[in-house]
Amino acid sequence: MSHQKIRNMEEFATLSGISRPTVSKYFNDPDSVRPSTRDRIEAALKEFDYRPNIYAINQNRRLTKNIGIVVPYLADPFFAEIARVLERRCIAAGFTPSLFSSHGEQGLENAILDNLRSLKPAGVLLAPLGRASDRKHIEDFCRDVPTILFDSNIEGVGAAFVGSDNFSFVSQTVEYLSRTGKVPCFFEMKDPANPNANKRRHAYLEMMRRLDLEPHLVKIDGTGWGFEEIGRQGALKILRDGLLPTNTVLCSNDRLAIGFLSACHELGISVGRDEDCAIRVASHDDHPYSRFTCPSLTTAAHDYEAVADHAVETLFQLIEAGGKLEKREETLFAARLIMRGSA
Amino acid sequence: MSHQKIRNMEEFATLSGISRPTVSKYFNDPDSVRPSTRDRIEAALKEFDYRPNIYAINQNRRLTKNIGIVVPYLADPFFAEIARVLERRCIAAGFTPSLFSSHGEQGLENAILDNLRSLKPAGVLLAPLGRASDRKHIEDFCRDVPTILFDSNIEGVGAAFVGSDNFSFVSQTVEYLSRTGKVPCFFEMKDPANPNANKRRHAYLEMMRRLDLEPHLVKIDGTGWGFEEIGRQGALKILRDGLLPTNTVLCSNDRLAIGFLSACHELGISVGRDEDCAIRVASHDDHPYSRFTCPSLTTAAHDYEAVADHAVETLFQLIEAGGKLEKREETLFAARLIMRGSA
DNA sequence: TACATTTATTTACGCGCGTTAAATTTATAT
DNA sequence: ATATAAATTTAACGCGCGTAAATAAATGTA
Repeated sequence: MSHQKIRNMEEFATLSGISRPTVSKYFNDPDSVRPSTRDRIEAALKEFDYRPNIYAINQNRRLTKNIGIVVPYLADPFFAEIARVLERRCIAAGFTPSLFSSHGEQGLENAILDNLRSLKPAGVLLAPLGRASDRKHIEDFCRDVPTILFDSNIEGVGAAFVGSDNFSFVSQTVEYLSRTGKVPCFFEMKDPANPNANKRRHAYLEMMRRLDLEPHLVKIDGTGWGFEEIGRQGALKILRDGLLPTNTVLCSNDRLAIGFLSACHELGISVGRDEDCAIRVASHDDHPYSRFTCPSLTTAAHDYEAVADHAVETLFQLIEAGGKLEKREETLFAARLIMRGSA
Repeated sequence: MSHQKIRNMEEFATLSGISRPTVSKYFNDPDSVRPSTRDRIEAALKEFDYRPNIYAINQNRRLTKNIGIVVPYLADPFFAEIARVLERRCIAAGFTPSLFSSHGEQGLENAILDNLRSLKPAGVLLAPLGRASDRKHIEDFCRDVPTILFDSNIEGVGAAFVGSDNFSFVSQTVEYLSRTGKVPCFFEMKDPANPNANKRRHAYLEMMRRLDLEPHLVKIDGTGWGFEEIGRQGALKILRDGLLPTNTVLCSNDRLAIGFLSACHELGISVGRDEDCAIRVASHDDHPYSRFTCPSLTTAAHDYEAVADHAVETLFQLIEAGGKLEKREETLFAARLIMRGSA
């Protein structure tokens, strides 16, 4: 490879013996030029190592090939995992994804959306903070930029929503727990940031009603995104004070459950489905670490792939449709019960 | 706020009553214009909601205000956390960070660096895959783009390296373990991807030599970045076959330890520092989840903040120096021993 | 061979902003 | 009030590429 530095497309075009507009056309879509010219360009590409200036491209294109991906908290492996899958899909479709984390802060979420505006993305996949979100700010953003919401819904905002069916999660765990042992109580934060938490509580109450069982909500204090610590502190308090209404605990999500298990161990309380265990603990999400807790966590798993696939597919439709869909659809995917040692 | 759409800086300049070059100067550095004009611009800014086109800016600036941050595996909360801190520092300094994860794949790492090139970043903070990295590719990249390596070193590559002092980690854990109980064996992957793993093994051997104790290396199979599962499988095998040379296990890193603890629980082996426990387990990194394992994990903690601060500081120096530093310095930060329940 | 069709070239303009040099205005000091 | 320094304005060019229109060349078809 000749290590001659090439300044611009003009120069590269000259060196490859093709006119600049044709070269430009090639970079837009290699299949739009005749195979013989394509070969000549690609031969030159091998020799001279030139890449078009991405800023000049995006300045002139009315629509960029950028896609923004925003998650509320990237340090949570759940979001890291789903972001990973989303990135892959976008790249495979010829887009350039940019990943952002709101780190649980409304100010940052707003700032990210502001920045995203100037990136002129073809579309955005947004998992909002939820209750902590600045609804108006997000609405404004969605008006200007084609956006699909995922994971956590904000009614009426964005062109579509793709997420998990919280009722499916809770109905399976409740059904399983009440069939195989004592009635489950529902362990959750008093003031959950994520709207899914509310849906799960309602689902729990509804399921208990259907099964004609008495519901017990165990609400703990805490704010922010340090769910494990919140769960641990809450569990310590509840367990020490003997306030647990039954011996079966259904946590709103796995991160709380991880904290709960930690508290149980600290207090010497045995957890598991065996006869000699004091408590059963189950949960929802199938967090990447839930198989490594002690005991491993019985939980209801998201269909990561399905959610990611459908979110990306919907975004592509939205982009092709020019930024508007006929109807705002909400697509929910069912959970899969995963039985492990904890319940 | 008037919702008049503004096309470009020319238009905004007219509306604010200031000339375009002065407005341009303002956006480059608000302090470079007289306070009175600054006020007028900011007043107009409030009224008209204009933001300069980021692509046009970056096309014309010889150097952008972008900073690339690349980590090997974002689904690992350790990297998610350090990336978060790095992002913050960059934003505070007026830069625009872009975060990328190599997802443990050489191909992706190379592709990210290629893309980063066209982003024309002022600088890059790169935590390479390590042994899985394409050394030549990274060398080429570092020749063209001011780059600081962190977390895992590649000798001679990049303008500087900032990381943790592996000897400090291991010396503290080995000293503590051997002082308070039986001799520790060293539990690690046979073929570790991360060069820190090798440094830790050497540190273990050296420490054992100094203390005049017999070293025991326990090497397990496995490849990739699913360390918890690798640790679990390895531990199951070792424990079932009774191949553990002592009752004290020092894991190379926390993720392996999480797997080890999971295996112990599965086999009904009690872990902890108490007399009646069968095994003690300690480790290195202070992974965000290590306080929630059962029992909580005794470990040596990174000084996240110090590493992040120094990496960013060094990068800024590098950028100001025009991309070259006099000497390639390697800065290592000491660990802090955190005693918890497991050892 | 003649014609129609597809593809490439030439020429030229525009995108939004950085930047510079000279002219002009404004602020500060004497 | 005057000299000097500092900031702003005016005018103009360039960055690297998208894109459009007119023209030329290559390819396909009968």
